[in-house]
Amino acid sequence: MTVRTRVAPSPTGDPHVGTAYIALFNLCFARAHGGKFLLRVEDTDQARSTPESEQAILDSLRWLGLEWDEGPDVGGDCGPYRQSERMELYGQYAQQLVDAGKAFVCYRTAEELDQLREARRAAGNSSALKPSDLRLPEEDVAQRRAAGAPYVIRMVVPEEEGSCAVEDLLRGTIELDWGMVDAQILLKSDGMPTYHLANVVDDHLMGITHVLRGEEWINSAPKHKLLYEYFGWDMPVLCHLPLLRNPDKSKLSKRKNPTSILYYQRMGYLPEALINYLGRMGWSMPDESEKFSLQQMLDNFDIQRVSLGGPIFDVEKLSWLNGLYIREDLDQEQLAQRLVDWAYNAETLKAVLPHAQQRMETLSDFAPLAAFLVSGTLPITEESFAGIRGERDDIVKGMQFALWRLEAQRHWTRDTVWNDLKFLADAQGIKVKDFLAPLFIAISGSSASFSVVDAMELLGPDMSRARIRHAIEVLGGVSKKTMKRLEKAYQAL
RNA sequence: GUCCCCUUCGUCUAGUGGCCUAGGACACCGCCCUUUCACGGCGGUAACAGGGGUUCGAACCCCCUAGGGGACGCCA
Repeated sequence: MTVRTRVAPSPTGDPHVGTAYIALFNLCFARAHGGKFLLRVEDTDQARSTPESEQAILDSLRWLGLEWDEGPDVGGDCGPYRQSERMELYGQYAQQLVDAGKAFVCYRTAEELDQLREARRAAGNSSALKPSDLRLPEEDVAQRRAAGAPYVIRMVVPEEEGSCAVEDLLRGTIELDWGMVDAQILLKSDGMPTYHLANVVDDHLMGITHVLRGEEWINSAPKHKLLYEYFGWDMPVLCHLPLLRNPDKSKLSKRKNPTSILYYQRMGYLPEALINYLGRMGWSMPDESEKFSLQQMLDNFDIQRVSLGGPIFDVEKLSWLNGLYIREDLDQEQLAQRLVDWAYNAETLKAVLPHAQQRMETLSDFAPLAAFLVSGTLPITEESFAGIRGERDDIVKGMQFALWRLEAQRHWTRDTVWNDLKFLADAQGIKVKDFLAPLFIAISGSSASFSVVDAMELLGPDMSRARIRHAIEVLGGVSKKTMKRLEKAYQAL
């Protein structure tokens, strides 16, 4: 048996805890059956993935102690990009389907697609576009081809009534209406495959027998089943795991929760505690123990013990578990080493010193000055913002804008952060100094500290964003209604 | 809107027809330990979404309703 986790680096390059969650269950499942666990890192969206973001996720998984067996090298897994090779590989498979009449070339433009979907929706149908909806008159096709218009390759899908039965290891048979299945694009106009094609082709070439993935993929299972049929390949066994949730029960997302493994690392959580906690999400040991190592989980794993309700990723229990590991599993020697590895080392010190030195009169001035850099969530209250000019609502608004802007920031450096914040201040006609004042409090906990952008660079994106989010909470948060208004105003900037 | 998935304390869960007056853990509250705060120990509050079946018997099986979530992209 062979299983794999497919990893798509997030746009910001943050290794997502959800990825680790899925990887953990794949690993456990493979080991429980004496099989292989492969990792495939790939994003077929050229705008998203970079060698750095791929490396970041691999490092994070290793940090958590998740080990994978190297897979066959299919088009560039676990390594640097070899884009042209991959385009050739998937292009061939797409062409094979076109030749067999199972896929077709489509010259429809984005505007036309919008119109078609709208028309279907207006008629009360699902918005799934079928091959017949997309068909163009011969002469139009010829004309567009002659003009060198961009085209995609789409898969042929059934158009008659009926449903597709998909087997799921945990859920049994799931019946999905063919009506919901559209003529999925397999090869994009840039020549890259979509997830659906790449996924099926890769899994086949890698000899994957079982696929454990997130619940969000259930609806596209019929497309995958169809592709396996078209190619004449054996379909792997599917198993859809529940989705990790935010406290408001929506799918775990960065906007509502810190989701980056780097954040938890930076907060001072131990990898063994985090992986243990992830193992408790939707799963339990046969004896119901709360604290267990990855090895113990591996030894006792049974996929049937997965419970299907989407668990809420709630840090309180994680913190308790982490404390358990610190108190029970580490002697003082080991704890000292962990602290050094984490932040108490010369390297961190040297990074802070350029900012601290000018502000020091005695050596003892250092600790208070730098404390916020090795802290987690700052103990700030509404009073912390008392000295700040402006109305509470405006302060919150400014920080919310900053948060949004910084959430989109993919290159986290002093300068990019400063540019983001300067842009926001200028766009609102506020003095940079005034705009930064509340962020000072949010990031460092006091107004007497060194430059907030320097602090944010040292803190990194995850911790910085989490602190701003926390500050907004402390000030009473933003109501749903206000949020909508702010979003509009933000967009207008 | 359409389709799919899900539903046990606030949260993570045990439970696969009788062992359930529903067990454990986090959080919360109380007591004990303690020069403080933690830790630790003991105890407490708190849940089978609702309604119908099936059955001698239902948290567990079936149906309906409700609620939550997901999917409906040249994102994965």
